[in-house]
Amino acid sequence: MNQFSAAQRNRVTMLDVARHAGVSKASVSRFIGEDRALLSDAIALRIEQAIATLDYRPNQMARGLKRGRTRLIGMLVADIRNPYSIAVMHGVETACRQHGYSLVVCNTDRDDQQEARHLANLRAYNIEGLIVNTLGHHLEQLLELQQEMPMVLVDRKLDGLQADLVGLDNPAAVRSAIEHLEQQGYRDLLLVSEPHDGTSSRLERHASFQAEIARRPTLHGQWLATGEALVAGLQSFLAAPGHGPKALFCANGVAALAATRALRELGCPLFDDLGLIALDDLDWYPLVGSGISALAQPTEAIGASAFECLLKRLRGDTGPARGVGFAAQLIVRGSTRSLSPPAPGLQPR
Amino acid sequence: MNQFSAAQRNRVTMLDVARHAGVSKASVSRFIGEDRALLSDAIALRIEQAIATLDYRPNQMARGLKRGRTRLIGMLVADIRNPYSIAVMHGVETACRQHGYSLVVCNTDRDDQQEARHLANLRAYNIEGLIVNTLGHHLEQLLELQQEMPMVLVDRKLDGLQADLVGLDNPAAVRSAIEHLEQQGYRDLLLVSEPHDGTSSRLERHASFQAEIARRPTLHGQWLATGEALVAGLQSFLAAPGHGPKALFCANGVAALAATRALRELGCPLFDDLGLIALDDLDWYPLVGSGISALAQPTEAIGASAFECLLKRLRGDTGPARGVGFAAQLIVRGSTRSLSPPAPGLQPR
DNA sequence: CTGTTAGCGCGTTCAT
DNA sequence: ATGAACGCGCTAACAG
Repeated sequence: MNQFSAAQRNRVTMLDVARHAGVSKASVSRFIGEDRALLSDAIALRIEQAIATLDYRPNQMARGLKRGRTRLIGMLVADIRNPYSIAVMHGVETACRQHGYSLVVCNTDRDDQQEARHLANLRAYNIEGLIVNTLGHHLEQLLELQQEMPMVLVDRKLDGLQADLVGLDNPAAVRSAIEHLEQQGYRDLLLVSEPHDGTSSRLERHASFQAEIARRPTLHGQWLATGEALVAGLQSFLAAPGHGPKALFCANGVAALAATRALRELGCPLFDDLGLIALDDLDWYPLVGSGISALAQPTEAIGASAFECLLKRLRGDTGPARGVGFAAQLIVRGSTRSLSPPAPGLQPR
Repeated sequence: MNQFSAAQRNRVTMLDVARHAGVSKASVSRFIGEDRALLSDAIALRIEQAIATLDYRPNQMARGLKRGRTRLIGMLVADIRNPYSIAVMHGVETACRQHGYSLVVCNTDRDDQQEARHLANLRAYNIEGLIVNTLGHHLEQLLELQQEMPMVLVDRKLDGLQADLVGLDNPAAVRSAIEHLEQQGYRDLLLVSEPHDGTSSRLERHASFQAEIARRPTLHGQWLATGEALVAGLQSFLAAPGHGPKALFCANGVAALAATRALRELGCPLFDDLGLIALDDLDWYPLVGSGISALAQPTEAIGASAFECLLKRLRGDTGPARGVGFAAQLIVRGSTRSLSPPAPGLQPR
């Protein structure tokens, strides 16, 4: 082998500490664990010193093996390059750390095979709970896993899987977007989103969009998916006579990127008379054209909430599956002020 | 406890498989491991079937405990919300998976305390190797860890830590940026970067910038850090008489974001006569003004290369520390074409 | 309060 | 080619 396998074996173990302190392994174990109260001060002190001088670190693998508790949480992410996923993951990780858990993140790259392999792996590592933010094909595997550990879904619910769900309150978010567009004077709206692919949040946003349009007689609405046909679709939307001032509603950050790209390709000025509002607030929104208005998701809170759901379940809560829907925050920039004359002396940011 | 602790104990174990197949645990172990060749076909088949019908999954914790090999790689990341880190991490993860390893990512949020806690944790989980992309305070901890496992640095080297380094060839990248700016007719350059904070890559880029300027009599160069003074600094740079056409060189994506923001605040048109080129290529660069020219880093390759370095060491390579420097790819957009008249019929993208 | 004992699930000598 | 027995590092019974 190499120089490291030796080092691996030379690591200081509980027995070393016990011998150094002149006590039994059990006492050291009690000191490490929750039972520290059951130790005499004298022994506790000796153990503490032994640990310090030897720089002892309990082996989590061994602890996990014995107790069935690994202090490991798994997270399945569909696309780690999506800023939303990153932000949520950051929230989860922070919460994990605060409660002594570590997070193992598995990126599936939207690939079903990788999802399967990751699920198998996570099980092999005895994680205690799972946070899922994927399309969740492989339902059987997920259901099996759910027998063994609590599970919470983020952003997207999965058919046939009854579990806690944490995400945005999509109907409310869409309503405030439409409301804002209507107030700003836009009448002809186009929803741009990624192909639904059975993603519940995308479907919900689409349905809510249609419902809001139906409820408001002054508004008209259409739908367009990102992909090959996006540029052409946008072009015909822009060219059509229409029912009044036009605006896009991008259902998430990826759609916003694609739509803005397409608008530039078409030579459409950003945003002189076309309005645009996007779900998710990315750091570059202020920089494009006169700035892109956004509905920001409280991603940090969503992540933290997902972990807390898990923690409750780990602590024994067996109540029915819950759902947590967070509110989005409206951030107005230039892209939805094209119809109102700019306030004097104020630069759009 | 709850409903899950029972499930935890009911998981099918190697003994279950052995009994079901009518063989000993040892044979099952051989089947699982590399020694499958030493088994008779008959027994191998029975074991295979038993594993399939029972849906047996070896417990990685126990394997790790016994063999000292956990198949776990750790990665320490300074800021998980930095797109560069994400991209590299994605490359690392892909490479890990291809070789049967799993990746545990630890985000330090640029916080030294968190770095320390993460390092302790990673050790406790018996990871086999570590990829480091932080400022690496806590040098002693890192040095100790290096006794136990191989380590490879990404993007930034650490004083006093001798380890493989994978990253960009900074001098070459800076040279091609300066060269490009010079060719396009810019003469008065401003380097914008985050405060150095001892980050080797930032220092290298700064030094290379100064060297390139010194080497070219037609060029003049200054330096500005992001932060409070950025807007004011930019303003005076723009207002000064100068030595010819002006351009910014942003040393990474974060600096590009900050600089562009500041330019907007100053009401500077993007990019009518001011040039700009940025290291890192972010997906929104094409959308800002006439598009931001970039030097793209091969992040996927950097990540993969980092893992492969680790793997070599794990396989026993004890050669001296190596360094791998990748080349950046120049991507020209509108922000460095402000001085050349646009080709007729071509839209800047 | 403390030490002894017996496993957790697995890999690895030894025998055979 | 296969099985029995031991131990990885630790926790949880049980004694005392």
